[in-house]
Amino acid sequence: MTPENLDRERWEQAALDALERGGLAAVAVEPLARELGVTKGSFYWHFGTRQELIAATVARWERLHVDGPLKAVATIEDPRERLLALLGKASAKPPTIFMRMLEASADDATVGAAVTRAAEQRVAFMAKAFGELGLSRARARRQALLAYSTYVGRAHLSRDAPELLGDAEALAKHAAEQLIP
Amino acid sequence: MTPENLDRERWEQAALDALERGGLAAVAVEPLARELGVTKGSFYWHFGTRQELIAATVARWERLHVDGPLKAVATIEDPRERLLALLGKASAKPPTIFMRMLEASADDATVGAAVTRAAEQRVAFMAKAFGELGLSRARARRQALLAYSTYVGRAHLSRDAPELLGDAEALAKHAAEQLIP
DNA sequence: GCTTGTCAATACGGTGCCGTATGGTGGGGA
DNA sequence: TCCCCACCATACGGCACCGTATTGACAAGC
Repeated sequence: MTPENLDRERWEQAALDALERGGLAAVAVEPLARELGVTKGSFYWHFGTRQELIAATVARWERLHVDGPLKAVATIEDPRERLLALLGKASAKPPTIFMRMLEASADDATVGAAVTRAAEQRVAFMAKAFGELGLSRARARRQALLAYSTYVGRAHLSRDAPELLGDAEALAKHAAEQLIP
Repeated sequence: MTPENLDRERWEQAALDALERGGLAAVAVEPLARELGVTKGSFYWHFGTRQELIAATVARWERLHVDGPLKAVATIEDPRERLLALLGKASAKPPTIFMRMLEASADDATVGAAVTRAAEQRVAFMAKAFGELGLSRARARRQALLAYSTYVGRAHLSRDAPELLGDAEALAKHAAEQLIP
């Protein structure tokens, strides 16, 4: 079980880093090859095409940045604390990779599907918590959609207008007070 | 004063349409030339470089989609109605061009500056309205940031997860109830 | 020691875009 | 009438990327 394909792993991790730095356009074969100190010959052995690398990168993002965090906070039993923990992650470290995913969402079907899934999972997660707090099914869903909207908006502001945003944590607290019953 | 440069105008409008359809990458000289039924020879007579077209497109967007709407609703004296009118625009017609601007914000300085200005103007506009509703200066600012965040988030959802969003207007109403005192 | 399989380098053709250089054309003023 | 100039076409070189084809290095196992 030693990493039989550790080099493929290197490509995938480099691709995820490139995505964060330069967007999906930076997930390109030749630039990554230069960065890794190899040539395309390596790439096209491990992968069939660039789209395959993109798919792997997207899957990696979903594992590390969607499923992971959700699973992590799921252990908190108190729904209020659970929501606070989740919303707090947004202000702690601005989700730059997520912004990159949003950027590519409309132009790449693989990315688009992943972004949609992420939204569904996160909203469902929060809706469940709001339900545990006593809200009706429909109201919990709306509240979750609203909370998720603030998450996305805050991610945008922290990247494109940080001085305007000011203290992200303070705003997150302010938002939580208004959104969590 | 007849449009001495009506053809340049055509280029700019085509560029804005292309931005909406395909993002900033679609604001490209040769594709637009094909679409307009001319050649690059035309373009490089009216413009010096592609960046110049991008700058013109961004300026056009700011006029038509930022300053315009703000100026339009500014005539409403009741601050509550003013806020409702502004937030309502988001759900009526999902702001697809704005999403395209967000996409390019991190990679193009011109777009980035415009997006930042748009955020500042809109937040300032709403903060003023919240102030008129009796909120303190700091609280009004936070509330405006929160409201703008929901705007951005809803724009994202309406594009990337419309079925999840459901009725955008209903959510906008729900949001307004919670955010407007 | 020779084959076989894994991995990567080299070299090539193809595509789509930017920007330049230069040549045409048609209509309005002298 | 002729010329000029705004306006556009043609044609070119350059760049950055994708994907393929071919060859090479190196280790394991028989």
